[in-house]
Amino acid sequence: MFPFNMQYPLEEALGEITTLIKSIIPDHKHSIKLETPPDQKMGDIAFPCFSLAPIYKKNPQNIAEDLASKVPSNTWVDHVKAQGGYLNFYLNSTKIVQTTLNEILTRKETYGHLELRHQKVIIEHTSANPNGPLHVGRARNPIIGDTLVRIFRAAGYMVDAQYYLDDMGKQVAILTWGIRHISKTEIPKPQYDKPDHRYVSYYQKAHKSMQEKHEVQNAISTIIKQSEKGDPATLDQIHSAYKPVLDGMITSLNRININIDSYVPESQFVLDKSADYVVNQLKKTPYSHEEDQALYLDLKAYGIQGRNTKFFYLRQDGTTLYATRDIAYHLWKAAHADRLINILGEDHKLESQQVAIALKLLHVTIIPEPVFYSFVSLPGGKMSTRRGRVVYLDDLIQESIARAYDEVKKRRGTELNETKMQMIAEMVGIGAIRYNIIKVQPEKDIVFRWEEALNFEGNAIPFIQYAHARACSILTKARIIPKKVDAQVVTHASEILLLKHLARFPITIKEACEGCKPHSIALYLYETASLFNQFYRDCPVLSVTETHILQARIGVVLATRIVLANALELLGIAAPEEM
RNA sequence: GGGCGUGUGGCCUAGUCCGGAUAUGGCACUGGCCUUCUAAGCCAGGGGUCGCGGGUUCGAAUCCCGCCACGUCCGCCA
Repeated sequence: MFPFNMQYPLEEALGEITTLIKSIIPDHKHSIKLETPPDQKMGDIAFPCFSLAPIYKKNPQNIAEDLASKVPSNTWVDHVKAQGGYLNFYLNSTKIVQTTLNEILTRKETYGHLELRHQKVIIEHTSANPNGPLHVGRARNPIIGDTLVRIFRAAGYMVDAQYYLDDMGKQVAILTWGIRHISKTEIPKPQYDKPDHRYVSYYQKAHKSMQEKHEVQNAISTIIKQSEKGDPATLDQIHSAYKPVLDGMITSLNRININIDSYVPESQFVLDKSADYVVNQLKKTPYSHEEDQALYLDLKAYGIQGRNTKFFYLRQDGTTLYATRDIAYHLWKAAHADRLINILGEDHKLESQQVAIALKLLHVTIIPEPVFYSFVSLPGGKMSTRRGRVVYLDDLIQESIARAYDEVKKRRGTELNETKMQMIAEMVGIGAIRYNIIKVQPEKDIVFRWEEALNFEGNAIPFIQYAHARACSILTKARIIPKKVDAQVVTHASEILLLKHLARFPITIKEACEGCKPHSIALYLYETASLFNQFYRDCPVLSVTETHILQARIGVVLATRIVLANALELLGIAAPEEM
């Protein structure tokens, strides 16, 4: 699709500057580190000279001045300036504007995407127990996961989004018992007419009975034991119990534009004996020990500290544990991909570490790279499904769309018809949910507050979608879309600032992918929308009479619209043409 | 008790990996801008011991050590 040595303009410019610096300080051993100056007036790219000072026994400013006089002529740099110990490069604006506009207008929806890598990555996310509806705490997982799926695809990887389905644990066993033993008449009418909401009451009631009655507890234990032995009839019962619940959860995920490619049931690794294989292999390692016929790995040597250096992988009764099966799952994943990413709650940190060590002991080289996110709590404390202290994802979806609808009606009620207002409300409401979650880095813990989750002001999704709609409005009215744009007439400071920012999009994708930092896309989007609004204020488009300036400005608007749409796509958020 | 993570104006947040120029932006607050491409917009203003204390460095929000607060984990649970 792209030429092999494809490079975006800004990368090319950075490459040239690195070469230039190397040519004027040939004995510089370290890699050339370039920075972005804090102010546009100080140039586009900066090279700090402080580390050279002890080598040349001169002060940094003198070195910068000296280097400035030696920079040879080249294609990207307009001029250089020595300032405060930095050698600052000012790029040729026309060139960066021209090449960036050309790239965007040619590549359109693939602008920003990186070269194909022919590498497969499995991103495991969500993997929630299918025993009831998703709540907003868990919703952080699919949103981070799906955004990373989109970012990795844009970065050139082949991605398989996987959901690891726990079909043999306590939770689904309780659900299964409940559905088979509790009468429909005992179940209250659910808040939403969805199977996950309908069936969660069976789980809740069964959980209560289990705590009250020994025979219920025994019955549930039997289900667990049978499933761990791979008993087909039991697994079948469990499957028919959780399947509708899972379908309900998937409906909610689809509603917020999340799609999972494969569902991998945990039982698979018991049935195909790979969990047994894991046990047999671990048994042979020098770290394996026995305690009352149960087996564990002693992880002291691997830096695991505290009371728990024993990592049990086989029970006294010879059955495997969740973690053992998880190791088998990762063995399987490692055989099917070049890289593995796992989106996990911070409570899985220890288990993740234990699995990674076990995989190394089994000589697996493709070790999962975990992305941990912190918990979402409510102002009064933790969320708890059983105590009813939860906000469901479905609650959030409903509220968000309703609130968005009120806003559209308030602003455009007299101009737009009902269908259109509902479509816009859907796009804004869903976008708000995804944006407000993804814009903060995963490791910060979140206290859920409605006013923040439904934030529609300032750094929020309507601001960005509105910028996109504004661009669309101009483009619709302009009617003619120029094929070629003359960058010579793109001279206003706001235009140049905007274009230089659009040039950064590919680098932003690259960095977001390399660091698994989905929130940086949200930040980039906000800055793009903000710069577009400044352009909108300073540079009228449709009223321009000179044809080539008119065409150039339409080109700038179109390019911005494309980048906004592409970045929104990375976040799984709709780009409305009108709002 | 131990491990891991987080701590940035009243509230939320970027920057922390890889140390650099007056610490990013939003909410709220004060004032201004709609006969001109959608004001879900723009402009200006006030507001900061970057949790605390040491250290390394020409230079620390960023690195090192100690402490404090919050989250999370430390089951033959998942």
